Amino acid sequence: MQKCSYLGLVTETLRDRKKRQTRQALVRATLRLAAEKGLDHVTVEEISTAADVSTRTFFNYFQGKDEAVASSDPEAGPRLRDRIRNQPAQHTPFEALKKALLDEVADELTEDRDLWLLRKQVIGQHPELLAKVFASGELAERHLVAAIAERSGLAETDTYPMMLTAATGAAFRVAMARWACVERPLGELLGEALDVLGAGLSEVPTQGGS
Amino acid sequence: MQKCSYLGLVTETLRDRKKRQTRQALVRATLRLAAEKGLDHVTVEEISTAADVSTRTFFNYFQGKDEAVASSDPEAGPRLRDRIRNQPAQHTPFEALKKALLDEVADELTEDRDLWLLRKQVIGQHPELLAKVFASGELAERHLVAAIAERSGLAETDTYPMMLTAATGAAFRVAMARWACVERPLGELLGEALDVLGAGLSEVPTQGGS
DNA sequence: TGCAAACTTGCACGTCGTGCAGAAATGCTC
DNA sequence: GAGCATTTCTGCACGACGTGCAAGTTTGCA
Repeated sequence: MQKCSYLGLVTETLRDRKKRQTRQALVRATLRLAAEKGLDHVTVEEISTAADVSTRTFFNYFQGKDEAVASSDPEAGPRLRDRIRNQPAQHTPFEALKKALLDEVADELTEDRDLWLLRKQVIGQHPELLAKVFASGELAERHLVAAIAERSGLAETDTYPMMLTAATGAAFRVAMARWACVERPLGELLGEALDVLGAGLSEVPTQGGS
Repeated sequence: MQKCSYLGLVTETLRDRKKRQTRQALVRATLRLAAEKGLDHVTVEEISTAADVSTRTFFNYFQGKDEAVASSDPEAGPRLRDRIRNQPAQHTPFEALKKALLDEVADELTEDRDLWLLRKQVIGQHPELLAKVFASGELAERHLVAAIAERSGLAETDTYPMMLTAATGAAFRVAMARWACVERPLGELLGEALDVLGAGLSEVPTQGGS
């Protein structure tokens, strides 16, 4: 797909840029309309009109409304994988994943703050979507499993890499669920959830975790 | 809904029994046909015909085919909650949850072995369904969160109960994903996943977890 | 400039999922 | 067991969903 590259720096063609723009326009339109009227009362036709493309094109990008709300970025998986690889070698897989995820969230939040705020609003209205988000594999679990397996010297089919990845996804879900209700920054909530996880769940945390 | 009961032992009325039968017939038909032809190539009409009810009735029980595959038992949530409550008081919340879940799975497997085998087959063909299973909240997370909160003396909105529940759901998902591929009993895989979780994910398990 | 590849669009078609209202089955009381 | 309230089933209608297909348009590249 990418033909032009130089030292890992990929030049984005006009076509690629337009695709990203269309995708983002669709996501934005979906979130805006859903936040306004509730996702169920928005038709794909409305969304497409708002984004200035045909209905058919919407379905070229997403399988349905749900997916437009959830999967904002198809490159998140590979990017996260690279973030993990770039963590210092002395970090345990868990530390590396935690750091990578927090960095990713921080960057993402400063980059597309408006989108995330809309998302927060929509999720507040439709908690069941949260689960679907991860259902469609937003975290691109395979990339993560691969990166963790690599770093831990285990196979991708071993329990540990899969479990760490899945549990991290769970932490993310918990963080977002709380984020939609509480007035606290997402990064903080995510860090807290991951800490509870890393402490092992065997013992009840004595201190807060409120 | 239940009018007749005696000392907590609920007498099931004819109506209730028929509902359960219809529900089970629909689930069974869905799984059988899906295992045979692939879920996408089965229509609700086929399923309904196979289960000997009208199409409309199918939608009285489930929102769609996915749900019929996933949510086998609406009472699993409360039942699991009670199992947790019945665990010895000296158990930590994690231990209690683990024991309760393993018991539940064991009972469920001996009870409806054929259904689970079909499920295994269908999930093997449609891994994306696995995530949707938990998306629709099969584990009835709220009941679990409540039970854990109760046992740990924390609020339902605290991080720990939510995180423990979500992580357990993740463990279950991992176990099922592996179960669909590997030739090992589900209970064993689930126990393994939970152990990895309970050990804390900070350290890579030295031994197996293969 | 011109060709190939990728993207968009409209159309058709079958399926999905729900509201509604009447028919049928069940529970309960007398 | 007769009668009434409640619950469940069913058929119908209707709008929305999601995809295959073929033609039109845009972009990449030589």
